[in-house]
Amino acid sequence: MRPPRAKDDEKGKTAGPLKMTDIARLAGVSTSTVSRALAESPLIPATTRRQIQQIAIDHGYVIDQRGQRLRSNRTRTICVAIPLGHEADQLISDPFFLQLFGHLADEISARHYDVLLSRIPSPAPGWLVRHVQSQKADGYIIVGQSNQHEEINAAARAFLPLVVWGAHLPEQAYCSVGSDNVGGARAAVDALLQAGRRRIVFLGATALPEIQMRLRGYMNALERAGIPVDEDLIQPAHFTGDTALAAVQGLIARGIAFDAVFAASDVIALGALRALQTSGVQVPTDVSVIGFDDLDLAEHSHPRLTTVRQDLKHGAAALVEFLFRRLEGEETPSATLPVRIVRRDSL
Amino acid sequence: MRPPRAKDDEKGKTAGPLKMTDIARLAGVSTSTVSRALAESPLIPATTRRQIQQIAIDHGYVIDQRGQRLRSNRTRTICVAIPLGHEADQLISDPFFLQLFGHLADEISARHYDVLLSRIPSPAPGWLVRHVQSQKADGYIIVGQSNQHEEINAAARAFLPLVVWGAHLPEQAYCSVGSDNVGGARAAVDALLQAGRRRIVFLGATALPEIQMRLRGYMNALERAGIPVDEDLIQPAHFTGDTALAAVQGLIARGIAFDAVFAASDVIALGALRALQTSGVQVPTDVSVIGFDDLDLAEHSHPRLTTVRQDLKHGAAALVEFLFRRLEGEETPSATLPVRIVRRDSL
DNA sequence: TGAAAACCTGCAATCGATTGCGCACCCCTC
DNA sequence: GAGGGGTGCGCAATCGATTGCAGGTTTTCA
Repeated sequence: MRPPRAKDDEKGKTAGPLKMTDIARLAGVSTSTVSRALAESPLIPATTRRQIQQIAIDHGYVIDQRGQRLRSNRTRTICVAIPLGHEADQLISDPFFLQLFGHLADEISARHYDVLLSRIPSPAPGWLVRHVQSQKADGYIIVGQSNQHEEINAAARAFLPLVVWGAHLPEQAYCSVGSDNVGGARAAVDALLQAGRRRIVFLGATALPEIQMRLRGYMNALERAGIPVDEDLIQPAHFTGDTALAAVQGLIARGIAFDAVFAASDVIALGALRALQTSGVQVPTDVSVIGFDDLDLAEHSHPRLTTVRQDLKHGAAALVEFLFRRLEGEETPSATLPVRIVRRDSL
Repeated sequence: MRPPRAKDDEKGKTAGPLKMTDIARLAGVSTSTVSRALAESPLIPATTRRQIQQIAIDHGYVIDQRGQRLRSNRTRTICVAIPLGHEADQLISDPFFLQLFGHLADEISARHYDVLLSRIPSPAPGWLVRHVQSQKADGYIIVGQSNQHEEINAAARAFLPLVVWGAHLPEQAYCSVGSDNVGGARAAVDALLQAGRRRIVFLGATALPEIQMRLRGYMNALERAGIPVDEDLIQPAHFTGDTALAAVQGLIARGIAFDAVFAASDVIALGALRALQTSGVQVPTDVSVIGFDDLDLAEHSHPRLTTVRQDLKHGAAALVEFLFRRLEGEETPSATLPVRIVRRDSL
C-alpha cells in the first residue's frame, strides 16, 4: 500500500485520487463495510451508512468505475453503434442519425446510464460479437442494419440486451423497431398519383434494407395503379444530398422526363430540390417532391417539404424501453411504427 | 478456476466468453506471453506473436476492457459532457449541440477512441472532479460553460486532458476553443445598421457566457453608432425556438416598435421568424432578422436565414487536436475562431 | 570450448472494487 | 445461566488483465 497521505484535512485540494481503503481507514472500518455502505446495503445499519457516506462526500471520494465494473459485471453504459457496411465514409454528423441519436441519448441518460457511441466504418466479420465481448457496455442499440443482418443475427442469438433500429426482415432473430417503410412509401406514391403525377422518380440507396422496403412500397403503388415501372426512373442516391443532386441533374441532362420525385430520405429530397431549383424547374408546379423522415430540416426548406413522417422520438423511446426490459431478462417483440404524410408545399 | 470447457473445437458456437488464460492454454504459453503478443510487444518474436494472434482470432477472443482498463490505467475513451446548469431540461437533441457533437464524434472515432456522452442536468458542486475521478474516460470535452466556470477551473487545475467549447473568460485556467462572439455580434449589428435598421431586438439567454459576449457585441455596435440601448428590446430567450416565438409575439402585442432582430442563435432566429410570419410581418421588408451559428437549418429556412457562421467542424477539429496533445502531456493555448456573416434572404 | 551477451518466457504482484462465509457479540428466553 | 437467534462487521477470494523481475536457453565471440 502506498504511504498514508499526510495533511489530508489541511490541504484537501491537492488530494490525489482516494481509494476505498482510504475511506475505510478514515472511517475506522473495513473496505467491505465501506463498499456496502455506499451501495446502501441493509447489512449496514443506517446510521453507520450515513456516517461513511458523509466521510466519502467530505473527502470527495467516488467509486472507481474500473474496479467496480470489473468486479460487479455491470457498466451502466449503453452502446449506440452505427455499422457503415454500405458506405464507410458516412459520418456521424448525418442529420437523420443525429436526430435519432439525440432522442436515444435523452432517454438513456434519463435512466442514469451512460451513452457510448461507436461508429463501425467497415464492419469486419464478427465485429459485433467482439464488441459485445469486450464488455464495454451492458446493452446495445444498433442504428440501421446496413448490410449486417447476418452479423446482428449471430450476435443476438447469444446476447439478449440488443435492439436494432431498422427494417423488419424475415428470419430475424433480434428485436427491431422501425417505421412502416413499405406502407409509408406506398402512401407517398399514392399521394403523388392522386395529384396526377405519372412519371415518378425514386431516389435512394437500395443497398439498405429500409430503403429496399421503401422501393418495394413504391413499386407496389405503381403496380396497383397499373403503371409500369421504368428502370430509368430508379436512381441510386447516398445519404448525402450531393449524390441526389447529381442524380437529378443527370436525369435532366439526359432528357428523361419526370413529373415527381419520391426521395427515400429528407436529406436526399433537399438535394433534389436544389437540383430542380438550379435547373429552373418549378416545385411543385412542374415537379412534385416528397421525402421521408420529417427531420427538422423538412419544415424549414424552401418550398417546405412534404414528407413521410417517422416519429423518431417515439421510436427512440421504444428502443430504449425494450432494451431495458431485455436487460432484466425479458424477451421483447419487434415493433413497426406507423407513419403519416405531413403535407407541406412541395406536393 | 472454472473447469476447462469441453469440446471447445467441436462446438465453438456455444463458447462462453474466453479469457486470456484460455488462449494461453490453447497456445501452450503463459498469459504474460499472450498479453504481450496481443500488444505487439517486441519482447515476443514475430512468429510467435502471429501464431498467438491467429489463435485469438480463430477463437473469437477479444481483450476484456474491464481488466485492461483497470490494470493499464487507460480507457481509450473521451467523454463529451454538457453541463446544463442554466437550464436543466435542455435536451441533447438540441440542433446546435448535435451538430457540434457529430463533428466531435467524427474526429474522436477517427483516432480510434470511443466517445462517451454525459449530460449533466443540474450540476452539483464538484461534479466535474468527481466525474474525472470515476475514471470513465481519459479526457474530457466540455461543451458550453453554462454557469460552471469555477467548477471547470477547479477541475482543470488538477487534470490536464480537458478542453472546453465556449467563451474565452478572464481568469480562465482551462483550454477553450470558441468563436469570436463579441466580434461576430458586432458585425451582425453593424450589418443591420448599415441596412438602415435602428430599433434592433436582441434575443438570447444572457445567463450563458457566450451569449453574454454576443450581447456585449450588440451593445458595442450600438454605442459606436451613437444609438442608445433600449432595455425593452433586450429579450430573454432560451435555446428552444418556442420562448423566442413567445418573446417576439409579446413585443408585438405590447406595441413595442422594432425593425430588426438579432438572435443569439439560429434556433432562436427561426422561432422569431415564425412569430413574425404568423403576425403578418414581412421579412426582410418590414423587419430584418439575423441569427448566429449557421446550422444546417439556416440554409433551408424560409426566408433563408442570414446568420453569423461559426465553423463547428474546424472548432471540433481544434478541440480534439488540443485534447490529444494534452493527453500527451503538452500544454495547449486557448483559441478564438473567426466568424463571418453568411448573407442570405432575411436581411 | 567457455563465458558473456542476447533473447524468450513465466512467476507473481498489482490495479480497485465486491461479496460469500464465518466469527464475535448482544439480547432474549426458558 | 446456558442455549439460541439476530445483528454487525471483516477476512480473503475474485473479477481479467499488465508488467517488473528473474530464470533459462540460445547465440555470439574470443
